[in-house]
Amino acid sequence: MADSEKTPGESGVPDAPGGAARHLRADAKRNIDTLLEAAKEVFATSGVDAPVREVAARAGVGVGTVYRHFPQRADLVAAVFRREVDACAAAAPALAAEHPPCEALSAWLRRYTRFIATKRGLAAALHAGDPAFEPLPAYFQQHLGPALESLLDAAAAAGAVRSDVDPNDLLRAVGNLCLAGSEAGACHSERMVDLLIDGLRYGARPPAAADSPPERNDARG
Amino acid sequence: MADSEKTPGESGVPDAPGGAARHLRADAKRNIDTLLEAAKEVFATSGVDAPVREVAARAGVGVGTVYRHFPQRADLVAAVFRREVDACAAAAPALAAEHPPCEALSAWLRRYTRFIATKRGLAAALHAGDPAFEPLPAYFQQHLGPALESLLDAAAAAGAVRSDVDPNDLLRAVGNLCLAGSEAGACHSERMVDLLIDGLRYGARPPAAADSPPERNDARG
DNA sequence: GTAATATGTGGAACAACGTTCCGTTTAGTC
DNA sequence: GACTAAACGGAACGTTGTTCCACATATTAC
Repeated sequence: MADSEKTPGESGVPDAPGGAARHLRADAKRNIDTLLEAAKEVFATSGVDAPVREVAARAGVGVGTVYRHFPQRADLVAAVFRREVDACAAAAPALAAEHPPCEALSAWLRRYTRFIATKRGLAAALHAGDPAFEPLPAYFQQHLGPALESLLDAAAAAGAVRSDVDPNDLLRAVGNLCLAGSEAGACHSERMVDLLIDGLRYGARPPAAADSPPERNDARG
Repeated sequence: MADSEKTPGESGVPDAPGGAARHLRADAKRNIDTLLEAAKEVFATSGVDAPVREVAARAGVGVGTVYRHFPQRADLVAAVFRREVDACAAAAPALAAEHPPCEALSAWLRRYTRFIATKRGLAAALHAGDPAFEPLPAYFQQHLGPALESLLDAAAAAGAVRSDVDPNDLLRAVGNLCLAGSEAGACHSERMVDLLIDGLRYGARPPAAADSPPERNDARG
């Protein structure tokens, strides 16, 4: 097997084989950025099946430019997805710095909800078997899992939420809540997620006291 | 809501509004049949995304003929699906008449497995949100559920299999087995389904003895 | 600054697809 | 056999993903 295979880098940028990435011209870098931003908006509006031309038009570039940076349609979709995952993961430390642990956690979960909600058609695309989408679920879990874990740990340490929740389980649960009932509208998803967040609060144990049973009377928020 | 909505009939035939179906010309009836058969083969070979032209060519008709009977591509797919569900359901009584209960059951499950295995891409299509596909899951369950139930009941009455299995659960389980690991090849699916069938046999209770505890040493399938 | 050149760009052009259209053929009826 | 409504075939349309290449531009060397 020749390893000349395409190995898309971490973020949205197409490829950076090895360490020394081939120098991208400044305008190219700018265009890639514009394209990803445009694609994100278009996909959110018209679903991930939106035509490439529409993305190109919104970005103000020709289709040739799109295909220069993203050899296949699916590469563009995957790049947008990765970039949004990165942005969502990056929001975690920022929120943690600005808010108390429990607020940071719930704010992040709401942000994550919004992210999932703009992914109309992506679930179907993922299951369609396109090889370009195959590594996405792992990317998802590897980046979002730790981000959520840090928030969960902090909130649990502060005694604001229970401490027996696996971050990846929670990610998946929220994801399913938002995608499964996509017909019922976004507000339904949000309400369900709020419910889930309240569930986290239930059975929280106070910060210092280590082994006294938690104050689980009938906490309901 | 105007009920002039298209209400595709039971089997593969496009529509028969009300009771008196408009008389189809003999050649039309023949072509519909040929088309469904051709589409079944093409979809099995190239997946449900196969082009309409390919189906038309295989049936030896023009595309115009396809679209006369199936106004949309999805209608053709749905019709093929329903027809195969019907055929699969119809196989149950036939198998029950020719084989002892347990053999009939396992033979039918294998036939069902084959049916699922030829549905490459259909799972994705179902989740893609096309309105023409929306009623399919219900059709599936309503027709296949009772068919399997009768076989299960007969086999359980004969003491060949356990009696605590819900037919719809079993349908879904086999379906997931075959669709989820579609990359691993068909033989893997068949082996897993065989395992499932053996699981049914385990813990069967002899026909007459009504209330002696079943021979459930350490029931685990 | 200017020239040289690799790099990037735009959009016409291609192929494949779903779908529509309409001139022609054919089954049903008298 | 003649008539008519139904059905047929396939060319043609609009939309898509993708390729191609003449042209433009950033970068480098001088």
